[in-house]
Amino acid sequence: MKTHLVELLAQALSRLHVAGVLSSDYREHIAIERVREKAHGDFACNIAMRLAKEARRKPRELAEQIVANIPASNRVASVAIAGPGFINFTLSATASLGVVADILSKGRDFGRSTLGAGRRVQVEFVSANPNGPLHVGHGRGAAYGSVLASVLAEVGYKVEREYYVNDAGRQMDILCVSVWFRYLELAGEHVKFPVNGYKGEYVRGIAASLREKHGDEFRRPFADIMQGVPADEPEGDKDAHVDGIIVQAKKLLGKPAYRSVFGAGLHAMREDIREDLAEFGVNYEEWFSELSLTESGAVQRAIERLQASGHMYEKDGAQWFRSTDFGDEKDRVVVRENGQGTYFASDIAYHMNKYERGYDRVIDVWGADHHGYVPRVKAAIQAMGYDPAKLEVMLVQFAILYKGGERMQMSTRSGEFVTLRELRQEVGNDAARFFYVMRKCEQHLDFDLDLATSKSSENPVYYIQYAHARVCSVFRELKEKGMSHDVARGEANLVRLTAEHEHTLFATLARYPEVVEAAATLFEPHQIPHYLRELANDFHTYYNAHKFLVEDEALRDARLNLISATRHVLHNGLSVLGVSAPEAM
RNA sequence: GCGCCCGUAGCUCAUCCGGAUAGAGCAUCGGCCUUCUAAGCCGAGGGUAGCAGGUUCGAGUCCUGCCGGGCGCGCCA
Repeated sequence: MKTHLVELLAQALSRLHVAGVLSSDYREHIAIERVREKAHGDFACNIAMRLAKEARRKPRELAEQIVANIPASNRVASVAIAGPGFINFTLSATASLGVVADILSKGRDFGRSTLGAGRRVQVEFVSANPNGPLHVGHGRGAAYGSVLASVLAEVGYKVEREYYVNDAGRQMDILCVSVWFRYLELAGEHVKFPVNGYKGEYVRGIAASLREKHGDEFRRPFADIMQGVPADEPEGDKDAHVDGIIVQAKKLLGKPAYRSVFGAGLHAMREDIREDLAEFGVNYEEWFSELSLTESGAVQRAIERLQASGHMYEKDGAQWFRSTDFGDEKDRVVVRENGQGTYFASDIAYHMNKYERGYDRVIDVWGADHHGYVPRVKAAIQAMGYDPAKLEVMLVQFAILYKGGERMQMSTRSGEFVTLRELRQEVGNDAARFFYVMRKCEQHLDFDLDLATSKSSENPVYYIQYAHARVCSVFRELKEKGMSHDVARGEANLVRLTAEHEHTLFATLARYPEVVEAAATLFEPHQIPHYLRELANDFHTYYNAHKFLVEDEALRDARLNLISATRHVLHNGLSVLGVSAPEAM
């Protein structure tokens, strides 16, 4: 509809251009927006005010000239000039009623479009280190990323979801020795657990199954392990201490055994995360291993490409990438003094890999604490000769948990976090997803556990689900009363739906495709829940004001068409959010 | 100190890449079930959009400064 109005205005402007009133046709300046106030019609355009100065006319005067040149259309009932120079359009009955037939024939496809034109887009999200269960902070990234991916798929992109598994690096070694120490405890060793180790209960679980499977195979005397290991806090340094333990573990266990313990930790955590997310309705096409980048030589290749680009140099025995050449605030180490690649080196290789896979767009969803990382990654991409604009990094702000009015601290290390799993069990998947996605990603999210876990009716998701269930209930009642729904007769009688509530519902239904499109283009999934709330509100209001199952068959069928269309849109929207649409509540 | 994000009703948030009288939910107060599910509806109160400038026909939205909150500034990941 919007494009149709743009077309009409474009023709008017073009005529004024020919007539010499305007120096150009200004086609690309035409913006159509939905009108907030019903008295102003359905759509509005501000073009007259924007071009007033250029045309040296008063806005309203120019608006009159534009309106006089708009060609007739059977979809427009009237065009009016209002306020400082808005051009307001009111749709004809056929145009505004047409949406219902459109929805009923398209069903689940209503709201889908070909905007993305089958272009390939990758969405990488969550990608939390597999050294502990996902907590509520990760849940937000999971919900945001998966709904963003769905929304992009709705508008015709070919979407691939990916989880980057950080299965290399020091944090994983720390998980490994944490598991090992818990294992040693079970084996009867008297160990002093490192301050810097992972203290969560899940570590004990992994250790238990490790011992079940391998018996005492990995047992070593605790005194031997501590040989030459620097003291832990409070006397010593906790980082040096745990690093010392890692060295000892590799030495005393030997490479194959170390890999077994390491692998047990990694595998258990990765599968736990995969299962957790799957239960949350979040699934991936690809779980991409960081370690594989080293093993395949991709890291080496990426470094060579940077060297060939002339943006690498050596300093203090390390290899540096001159990211400042591309606007970063300081240069970054890629290869450490000890010859080991940094995390950044892997990430360069990873993004090189993404570009090599030939996506048209690449979206990274990161926690906001990684924002300082964006310039260096973009710099590396540019240095390798790729277009950095293809990569869009969405930063998701923290979710702050409140319980009893107090802020809760989250720390994987201390093991005192609230897990995503716990949250899901408390509030349910539907409410959790909905709650997370309701806020735009750059907004801090206050997650009040008391509110979310108390009376479930306080959750906005039920309001929308209830609207869906209510429509279903009406149709059950229809059957109960031995009546039937003649869709064709309903279609023929839509003109009888002249009530205020019905007009509102028609207009809101027609907006759905625009909302999906906006959510996809702006990467703002939160627009969907807000829209659905509005739609549910329009429906509930209508429900309370009018009876649907009336004696007048023609009117009844028309109303059933309208609420059936409403049900479809509620269902489509909830489906995009990954929230269920129950038929009864 | 520098950089990024945020500041809108008592609380939690919207406001469609500058538009018309800034809207919802929760909370508070008052109404509506003999009628398709009251997990609902109707109504009321509640606002200097952090503060001060600037750009514009028009600013919650864009720019500058200040104030307040969060996050970051490793040869950690």
